[in-house]
Amino acid sequence: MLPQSKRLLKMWIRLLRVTRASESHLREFLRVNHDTTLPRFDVMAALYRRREGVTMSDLSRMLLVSNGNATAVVDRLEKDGLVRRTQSTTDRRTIFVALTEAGLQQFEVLAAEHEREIITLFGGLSDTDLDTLTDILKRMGKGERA
Amino acid sequence: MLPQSKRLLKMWIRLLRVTRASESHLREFLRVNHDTTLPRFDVMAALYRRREGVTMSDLSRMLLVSNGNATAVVDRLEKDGLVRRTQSTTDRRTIFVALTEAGLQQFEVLAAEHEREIITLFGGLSDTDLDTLTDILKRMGKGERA
DNA sequence: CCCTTATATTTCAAGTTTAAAATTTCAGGC
DNA sequence: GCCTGAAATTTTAAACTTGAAATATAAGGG
Repeated sequence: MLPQSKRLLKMWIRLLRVTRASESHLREFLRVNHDTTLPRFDVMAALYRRREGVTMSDLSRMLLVSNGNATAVVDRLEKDGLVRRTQSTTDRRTIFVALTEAGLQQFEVLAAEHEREIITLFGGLSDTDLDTLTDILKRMGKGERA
Repeated sequence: MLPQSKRLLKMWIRLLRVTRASESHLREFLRVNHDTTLPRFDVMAALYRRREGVTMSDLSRMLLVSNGNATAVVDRLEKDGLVRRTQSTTDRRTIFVALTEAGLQQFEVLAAEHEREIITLFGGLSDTDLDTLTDILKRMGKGERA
């Protein structure tokens, strides 16, 4: 039996490969079928989830990306009219971002098809698999905060 | 109980978050302690694994990145003297990449500390967890090829 | 030998990503 | 009111990443 560290390493590499391959599949799907990208989709999904609007800081925290990154993607979405920025009235540093009507409509189409792609990718998992995996992932999330 | 597609979606988002947070942790570790980056580490790890040398195509396939991407990272590593390119004698299109002596030495230090970081991140998992997770990840890998 | 097709790599433009610096605003202590 | 430090956002430079186009070479059929 390999030492634990080597087994962890192998698992991590496998995890990375599955994630990267899946991301690659979704990227390709978004590009070919909807002429958009994964970062754009991620931002729109976050804004859809919090329909009332999100600050830039919250957005980058939700997506685990840097502030500057969020700024860049939101800039492009705003240029395309899919997203709107609004200044806070109580704190002039804060800016709220939200989907426009056009953004909302586009995202609802995107989300439905994205969900189908997820089934293509992971539909082979049983209910038990899902429960087990979710449980393990939850515990893996703790390690970063140690 | 949520429909399967929603449960898959939740799992996928959780998987993505764990992976991104862990990558972020490792990136920070490599930057602060070793003044290097994750893509550079990944390339060096692939070359360490196949000490005899790898073609550019093999390299991008191993890392699941585009050809152009592999070229760019190898360019930078080559400029720093950590990696060497050699033309194939039998096929003039093919180029082999390998670690230099300096690259090999640097990587062995990097790898040992990287392994410790992996323990920090995931050491909380039991042997059973690891077996279960590996098994599920193997099956998840199948979906992409459907 | 020529032509076509396929393979290996690089180049290129555009977009993504990060970390750090700069800007603006806020909040609290004095 | 003023100062200081913190917070929210943008800007910047450099690296990374992609997909497509360009280049060079190989392989096989006629």
